[in-house]
Amino acid sequence: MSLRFGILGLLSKWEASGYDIKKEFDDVLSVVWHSHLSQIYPELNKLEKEGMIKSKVIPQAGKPDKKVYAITDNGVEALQNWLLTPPEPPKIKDTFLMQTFFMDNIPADEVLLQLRIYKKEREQRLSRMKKNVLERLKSIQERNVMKSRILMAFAVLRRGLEQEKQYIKWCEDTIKFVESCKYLWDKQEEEEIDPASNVLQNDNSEIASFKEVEDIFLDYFAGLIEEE
Amino acid sequence: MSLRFGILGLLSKWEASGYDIKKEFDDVLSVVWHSHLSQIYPELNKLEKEGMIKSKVIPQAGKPDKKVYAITDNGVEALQNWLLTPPEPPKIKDTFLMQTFFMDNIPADEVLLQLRIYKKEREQRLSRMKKNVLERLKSIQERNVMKSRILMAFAVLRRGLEQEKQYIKWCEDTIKFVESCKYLWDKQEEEEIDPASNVLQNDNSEIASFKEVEDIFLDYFAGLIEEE
DNA sequence: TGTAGCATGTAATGTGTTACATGATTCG
DNA sequence: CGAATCATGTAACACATTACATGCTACA
Repeated sequence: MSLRFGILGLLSKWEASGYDIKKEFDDVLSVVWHSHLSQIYPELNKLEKEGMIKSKVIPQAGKPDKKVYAITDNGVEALQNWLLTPPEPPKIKDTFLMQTFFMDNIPADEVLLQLRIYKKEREQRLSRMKKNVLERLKSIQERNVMKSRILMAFAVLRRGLEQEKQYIKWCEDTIKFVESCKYLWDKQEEEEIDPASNVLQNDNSEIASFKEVEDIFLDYFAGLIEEE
Repeated sequence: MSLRFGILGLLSKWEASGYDIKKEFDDVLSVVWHSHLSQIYPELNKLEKEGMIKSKVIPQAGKPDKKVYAITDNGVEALQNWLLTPPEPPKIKDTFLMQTFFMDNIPADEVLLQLRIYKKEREQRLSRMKKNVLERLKSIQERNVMKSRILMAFAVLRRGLEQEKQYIKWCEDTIKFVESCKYLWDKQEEEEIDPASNVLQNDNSEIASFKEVEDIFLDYFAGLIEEE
């Protein structure tokens, strides 16, 4: 349901073709949304049938014809209504976090490897974003213009940068955390199997481990729980 | 593709019914993933056909029968392979951030209202999460046990808490940012319409605005760009 | 000469959501 | 007495992804 409004939003800024819209989704809006051309084209046709946008075909030299869309008054109205509607709570789907949740099923060294690989990927994402933001920042400083449009775009970009930075930080902290608790991966599942026969073993090794880990644990959580 | 592994992951911890799995998704895993019963039940049947899990029906007094699933060796193997596979880059879909991106299309006061409403919703989410985490923390402290399983679960919970906190912080900063640049919403679109006829107006009001906003702008971005 | 970019689409498949269907028990 | 919880599912629909189809230009 949001894709159509993403398209309307972009067309509220400039006239564009499906191809242009796709590029914009991949570029600035990659922090926020993503879509495929095969979804954009049918949506554009639908929006045109509904009178939200109108198109004109522009022939180009040495390139295929371009179908350029412009938003209509109906389209602007629909967009504004959507902007005044609070969104339903976000439906997070973070594959890596889900994997992390279940990583007690693989050896600690593999856990550390996966965390390091993922961290690197996020770092690359961040540096690409940074480059992009700096270019945009330079361009507006040269043009010497400031508008609400630019303001909101940068607010979103800032959120994107923050998110990447904090995810990377989390990876780092979690790597350290796993490193210092590595030994927990080796000794598996004593208590559940036969609680009676290994009370002593539990009372020694398990509690010892717990005391050892407690500090690390509380340190890892520092600043997240105490204040309320 | 990840739902099946979420189910396998949960069944690697304990035996559970579709209904139990759904509750777990809504509870701890809500930070990470979400799913509907009407998607879980068919997936369970599919996984059983593929030999990843096996079921037994447990009759209950005063309650409907329960179909409890347990993971098989094949299931564990599939889960471990998935855990060793780095995920494709996350496909973010943040409706509110997309709305924010286009909010130059509504009055500044409405922008502020939407930001405040959304901030409040996130604050409620955070306090629910905090309550949940504190309960879990208390329970493991009482049980005096520490395992890799618990460790990874808490790592994920920490990420969830962090994310909420930072989103709320972003809302606050952006509210202040918009408040101090409010006047930008009133004067609209001079340059594009007729660049020739209003050069003077541009060179006065627009540049003046720019100088005024520049400090606020750089302040809003402080700490995000400079280091590289 | 083949890969990437420009440009627009359809078809098939996969994933996710809402609605429908059933039925007992418990709590306010 | 109505709503919520427990419990399992199917069917219809909406949304998303991959594969297929076409064709021209620029560049290495």
